[in-house]
Amino acid sequence: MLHINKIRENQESYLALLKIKNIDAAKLFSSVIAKDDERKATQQKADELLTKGNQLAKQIGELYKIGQAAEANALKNESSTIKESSKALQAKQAELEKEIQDILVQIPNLPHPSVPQGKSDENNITIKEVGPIPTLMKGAKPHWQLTTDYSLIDFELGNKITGAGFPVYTNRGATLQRALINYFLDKNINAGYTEYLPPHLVNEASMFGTGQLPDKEGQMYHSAEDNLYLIPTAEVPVTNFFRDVIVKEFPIKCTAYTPCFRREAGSYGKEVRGLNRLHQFDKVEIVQIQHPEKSYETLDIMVNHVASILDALELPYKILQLCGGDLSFASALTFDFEVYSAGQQRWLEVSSVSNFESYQANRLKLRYKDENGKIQLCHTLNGSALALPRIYAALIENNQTAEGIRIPKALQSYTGFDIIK
RNA sequence: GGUGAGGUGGCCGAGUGGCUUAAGGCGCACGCUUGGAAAGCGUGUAAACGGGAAACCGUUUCGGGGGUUCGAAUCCCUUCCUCACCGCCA
Repeated sequence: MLHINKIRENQESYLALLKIKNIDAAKLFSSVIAKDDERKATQQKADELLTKGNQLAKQIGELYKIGQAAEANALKNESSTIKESSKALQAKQAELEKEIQDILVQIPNLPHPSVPQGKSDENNITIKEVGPIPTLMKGAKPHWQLTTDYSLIDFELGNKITGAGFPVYTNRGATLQRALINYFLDKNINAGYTEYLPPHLVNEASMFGTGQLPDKEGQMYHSAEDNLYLIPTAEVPVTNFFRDVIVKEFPIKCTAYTPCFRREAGSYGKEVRGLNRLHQFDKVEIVQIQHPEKSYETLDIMVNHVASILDALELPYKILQLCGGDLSFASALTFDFEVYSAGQQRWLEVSSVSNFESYQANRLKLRYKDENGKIQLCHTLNGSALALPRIYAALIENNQTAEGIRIPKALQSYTGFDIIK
């Protein structure tokens, strides 16, 4: 959420930046500022009345104390009238605040000035490409075939007990999954992140804090009876640890493995085949809370960290800078990672590393005290390091040989085997 | 699920309608003291919004919401959460 006062001060430049995201916010800005003007005027009137009311109450108390009940009673009427009108004003103020809030949550974060204009993912810019693209043997298969042939994943069994998009990992397939989770966590811990294992259900306030509510209501699984939501990413519980917190030291670095639950309403076709898109999947997330002056430096460090994991796994990948049109609502700058999955000859998104600047922090009330003792908003960043299913798909597709599926060196101590036959 | 006790500034904790502008303690910061430190003494120590160049002032906030009252941390209703014991259970 953008801050209303910042919008006031920087209207023109903000409008120009939002154009990069293909958003024309001129009307929203003018209406939100008008409402805010009204809010201020209302508050001033209400405050005046309340001051008077407080003074009267005090006077009445003092009159009673010295036994002048008649004089005290005479003041009660006035006090009651003031009470009524101040209540009305406070109600109006609350209503205006809600209206302002409702507008502000509709305005996306400003993109970083370096973000290229663009309509869709076709306009993203490839920053780096790391090869080589593997040449597979004749008759190479996509992962959904391999997982069946080698008994790694039972999609049918998942269909039976839950439904499509809920695979059951079996035997060495399950071991490989577990190995990847541990490998990613260890990599992150070695890079200075603190590991957390958070709850997988969160309350409504947390979903508001990171912005899943109100706009993505339909994308999440919801337990109505307890009003709890299944998390779509570890970002939600972990970032919300710091809701309403005034942090003392930077940076804060967290990593967490969680399953992620997404309804993915409206997805279909080859996009969802096999492991490409699931309703439940595993992911290891990294989150940082940083001082505003250091957040872009940190973003680079996080991008390099994710790249180093892919290097170690010997996967071909490319790093993309998202254009305005593809940038998420809350993000100012995002780098996506895609790995090449040779069996289906496709690039698959496996990580998205973003700087949200103060956008989430404003919602979360996540702040620090600057050198002058003034309260300021922190910057938040997060990224996947990494999302499992597509890494899994690329790993087994790219490493398939006539003898079996080879496990990259870095993972062997985690799996306990170097080939799946 | 049942019964009971609670939720008060960063923390502990007092507070049964006006003397609370939330006591007292701990912690933290600054100062005095000291060769230096500790102790001691003193001062200060929340956030949001509004007004103001600033100093500062006003309003709101004692889990959340609503009510009674001229006046609520305190009384009433409601809701959430925590703890203890019991029941069930990995």
